[in-house]
Amino acid sequence: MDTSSYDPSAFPAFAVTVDLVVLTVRPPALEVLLLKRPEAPAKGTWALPGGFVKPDQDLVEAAEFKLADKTGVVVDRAHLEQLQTFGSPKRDPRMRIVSVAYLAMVADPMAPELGNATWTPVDDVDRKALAFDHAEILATGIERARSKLEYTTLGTSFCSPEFTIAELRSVYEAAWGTTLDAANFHRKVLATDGFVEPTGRTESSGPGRPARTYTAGDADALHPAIVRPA
Amino acid sequence: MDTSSYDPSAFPAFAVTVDLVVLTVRPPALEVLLLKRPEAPAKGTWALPGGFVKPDQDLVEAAEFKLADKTGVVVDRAHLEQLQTFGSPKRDPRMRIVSVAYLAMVADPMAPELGNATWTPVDDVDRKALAFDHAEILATGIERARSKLEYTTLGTSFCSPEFTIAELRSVYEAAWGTTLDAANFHRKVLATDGFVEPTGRTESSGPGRPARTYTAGDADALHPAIVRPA
DNA sequence: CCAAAAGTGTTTCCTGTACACCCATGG
DNA sequence: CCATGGGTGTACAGGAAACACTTTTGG
Repeated sequence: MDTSSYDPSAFPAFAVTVDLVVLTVRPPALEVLLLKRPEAPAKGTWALPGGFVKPDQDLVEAAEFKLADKTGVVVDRAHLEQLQTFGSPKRDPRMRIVSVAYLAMVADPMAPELGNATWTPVDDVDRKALAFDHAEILATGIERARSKLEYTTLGTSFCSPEFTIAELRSVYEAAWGTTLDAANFHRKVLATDGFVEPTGRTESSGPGRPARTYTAGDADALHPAIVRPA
Repeated sequence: MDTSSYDPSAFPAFAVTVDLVVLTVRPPALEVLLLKRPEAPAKGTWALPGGFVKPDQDLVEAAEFKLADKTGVVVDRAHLEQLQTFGSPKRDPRMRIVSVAYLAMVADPMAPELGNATWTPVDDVDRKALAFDHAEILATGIERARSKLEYTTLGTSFCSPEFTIAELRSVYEAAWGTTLDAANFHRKVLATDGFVEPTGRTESSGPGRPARTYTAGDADALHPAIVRPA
């Protein structure tokens, strides 16, 4: 069998979509981007951003495109990774749709509310009210994000281009709903190669000693877990 | 738009497949199940087991079916998890195919060679010779398996129903290509809740004190990393 | 009795954690 | 000069790693 003798009707046809769990941190909460669906099915209910993959489009490309489309986030300043694929036969009433979910971590975006889009603290999301199986996708995304914070240096992708250690710490505190020892956190971050790079500058907000600022390091490097109290 | 007004031709059609990275441990090697493709495309080259998903079949079901089909492994005695989805437009010459890859961990199966299937040590696989993008899928699967061994109690899924601590240790040693301190490994496993359950029986092979046997514990529980020497 | 493998004890070292303390700024 | 947050020093506790040692079998 070669290309010319291939018969497409021999194989079942699926629609393929990407859905995005776009997370950001706006202290003290971890928040997710939700869109109000403008059309059926599930018109008017909240849903994750997403859409159909084009015939010649790579999956990541499709995800990047949707991300830029909905948030205006420049892709190289965000972390984007494949999350999981959801393909239950009954997940969409229209037809058989397989959805490849992506997880995006972005720094606090300018526009809190843009039209029918909204940032919602993940603990405030009414899971019953989400369209399709998006509650499950969201839960998977949050779990992945929390666990990745523990083992990688990805916390920096939630921060502005230039940030202080305290700002980085607030990311972890928001994501986990805990408080961390500032002193130990400081040391731990600086001791981890490739986590942050010093800028040589400082930044002051209100009283107190000005904080040195940093940029994200080069590493997706694994590191011993950032202190996570029981 | 409701179901009756839906127009399938408005959305691009994809084929969806599952591909399986089926791993086992046959000391001292971590091995993968490969099949010689019986038909075009890539006829005669080695490939991962897999196939098209049926229109009303869930993705996991499809993976379970293929696993039972190719290995005869009873599914409840194996670990099966979704790995990653591969969907580059060019990955198959015939048409646009999105493949959902699964990782299976099975205990040493009876039949080493069954027809055109073979178990191959992962370090001996000729990656250039694998069909499609299966080298990439395989690499992802191996990496995932190694990392899961480190943080979970899944090592037991590579063992026979009733096993000794030494047998479990050989799993880790095979997967990582290291040797572990038997004494410390022993303590660590027993100290982790839900890792193994004692049977009360013992087992002897050759000289030396007989070893107590255990069955797999109930937990996918995370645990501090099993000792992995630098 | 000897070799071999299972399993236990013990010491050493390192790292996480808590918390006291010093530093630098705004008001 | 005082309150506030940044940053450093330090002492203690718990766990990992190395390895000596005891136990229980087959030959």
